[in-house]
Amino acid sequence: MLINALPEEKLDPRVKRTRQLLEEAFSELIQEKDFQSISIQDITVRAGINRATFYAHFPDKYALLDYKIRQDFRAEIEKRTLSACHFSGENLRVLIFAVCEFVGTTNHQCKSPRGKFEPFMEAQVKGQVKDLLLTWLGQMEINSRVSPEIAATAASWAIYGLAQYWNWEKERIALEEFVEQILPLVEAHLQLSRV
Amino acid sequence: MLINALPEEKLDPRVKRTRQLLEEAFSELIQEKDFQSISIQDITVRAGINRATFYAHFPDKYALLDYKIRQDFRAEIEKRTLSACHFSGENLRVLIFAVCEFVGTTNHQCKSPRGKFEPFMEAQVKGQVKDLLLTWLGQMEINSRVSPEIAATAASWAIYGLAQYWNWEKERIALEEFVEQILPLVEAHLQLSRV
DNA sequence: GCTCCTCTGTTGCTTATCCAACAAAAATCG
DNA sequence: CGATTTTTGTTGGATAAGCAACAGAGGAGC
Repeated sequence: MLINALPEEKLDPRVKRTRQLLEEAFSELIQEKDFQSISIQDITVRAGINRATFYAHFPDKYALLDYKIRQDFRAEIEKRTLSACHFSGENLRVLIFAVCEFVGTTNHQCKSPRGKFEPFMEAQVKGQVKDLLLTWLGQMEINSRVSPEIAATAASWAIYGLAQYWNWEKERIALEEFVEQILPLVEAHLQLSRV
Repeated sequence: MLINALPEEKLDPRVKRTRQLLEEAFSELIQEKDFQSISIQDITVRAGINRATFYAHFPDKYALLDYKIRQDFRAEIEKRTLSACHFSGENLRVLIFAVCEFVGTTNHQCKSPRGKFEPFMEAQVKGQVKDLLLTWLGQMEINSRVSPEIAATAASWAIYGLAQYWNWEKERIALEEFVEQILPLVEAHLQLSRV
């Protein structure tokens, strides 16, 4: 049994079930106590899954955290139907909005100190944002001095960084306003790789 | 893999999971459509369980219906902490109350015509009521002309019959009042087997 | 009557999960 | 610090669940 990350579709029903149960149990626990103090036993007992089975899916609890964040962010993207979209200023705005809110709520509903799992969130979110942007750019005529890779990388880092910045602020301006401000900035990254 | 009915406790987690999923799926379906028109495929697809696995647990959908009713009525008894009780007028009243309500709500939340699965409910409920009464009687000093078996049988039939009668009435009196009326009747059955 | 289709049980084989046991790492306590 | 307990990964063998295929029963429509 492998941990094949991306194609979550045609999967053995047992595998789907097991992962979902583990994820749900983990979700509950992460809201109750600090991430560090959650043992693998805690998770498997609550999920009703054998401990050995856990290791058949994830090497450790960090991998499960990673998996969960990926799933959550994916769901967020799906919910806003961004994955099936094309590039546009409006869609970009929605994307930035989604990232800001995701970082905020995820940070908020976890009992752990921020520094402990923000790195995981950062990696996942940046990665997926970059992939999404690449898809968008790939659908367009490209003729530029900057490769899509470079542009998407820069934009994804910028978006995440700004989302984190906004969420850390003590006195935050309205999210709508904030996004309005940074939208042209991010757009510039991408425009450079367009015709 | 066997269908060992009674000891639901120390059971393979996989078995517990599978049965619960089947039961949940069946619960949903029974509220949506007629029992006859529910196929085993419907159930297994909704539950995310392989069809062959169904047959490893139940010979047919009637057995699942039976199982579900048993589980539900058990839960009802547990909820009212009757299973851990002794015989008393008050507990008997609660038991009759429970049967009346159970018959009513179960009949109500199923789309099927009454005649189709009431026999199943009847068998299950009467059986469990009888078992419970036997337990109660067994805890007491017995010295009578009537064996506990006979007394419990009579009482369980009477209770179920009256519960059904009450639920079929067009103009029903308050359940409390009804139970009050029949309590002495049922009690008489049981008293005959006591000291 | 006939065909077409769905549902039903059942089968052999594959795969995922369970379980008990283990040694080693890590945490806890005095 | 050492001693005890918990947690961690890992293993081999047992068992449940998945899957594809099958023949047969029943229904719908022609």
